Amino acid sequence: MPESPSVFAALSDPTRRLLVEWLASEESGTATGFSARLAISRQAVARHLQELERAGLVRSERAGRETRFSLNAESLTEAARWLDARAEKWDRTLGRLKHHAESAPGR
Amino acid sequence: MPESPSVFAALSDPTRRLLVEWLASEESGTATGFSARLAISRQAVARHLQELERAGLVRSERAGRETRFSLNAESLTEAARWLDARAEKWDRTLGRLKHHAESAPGR
DNA sequence: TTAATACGCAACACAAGTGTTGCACATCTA
DNA sequence: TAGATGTGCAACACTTGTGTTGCGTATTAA
Repeated sequence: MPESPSVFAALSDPTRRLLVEWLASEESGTATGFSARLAISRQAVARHLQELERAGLVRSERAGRETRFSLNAESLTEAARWLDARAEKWDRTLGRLKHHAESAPGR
Repeated sequence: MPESPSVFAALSDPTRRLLVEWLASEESGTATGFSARLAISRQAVARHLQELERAGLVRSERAGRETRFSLNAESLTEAARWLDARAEKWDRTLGRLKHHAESAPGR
């Protein structure tokens, strides 16, 4: 079941979206490193990264005394397909309507 | 600025995702109609639809004494592209790494 | 006109989310 | 070994989010 449930919840927070942006272009990073440019505490960032990981958007790997996080692009693509599938379904729904009502609607 | 900010926040709630699913295949619906199959009050559903509309995922139109909501597929596609763009950026980031470290990494 | 249906707005209650601080532990560096 | 750096966990405070109920108003049907 290729569903994308909590992914949207994970992306609902602006800070987490920013982290995703950074991780998309920086290959990996740590909670401490990100917190240095975020005006919020390290612990807050750590919890955001934890939430992203829980949603499958990010992977973590312990390297010595630091925990490095990296993006999981597949989950992003999966979520994108979830959205596209609904958009397509909507188009099919509209198509079915045109068959029933051939006359142009108001406007 | 083709950004998709609050769209993810709107999709973070399970009930709202369900409403999106329904609206994708039913062309339009009302708060009262949806609440009949949701175990939550009409007002709760109305607020969910309002939030979806605020995010641009849904349009509303007053028809007599009822307000009919319909899906806005474009915003779904737009959000999907936001995700795809980050996934692609990640792939480019990885590609750049391969150039720097030609030797196969561990595993 | 009267009754029923569909809304919208506002006040409340309660759960969930986000951020902080404090503290203990592991891991590099000197 | 000793100090600095990087984490993780837990307790708290405060803001948001989600759902309810109550009430007034507009539109449709009898």
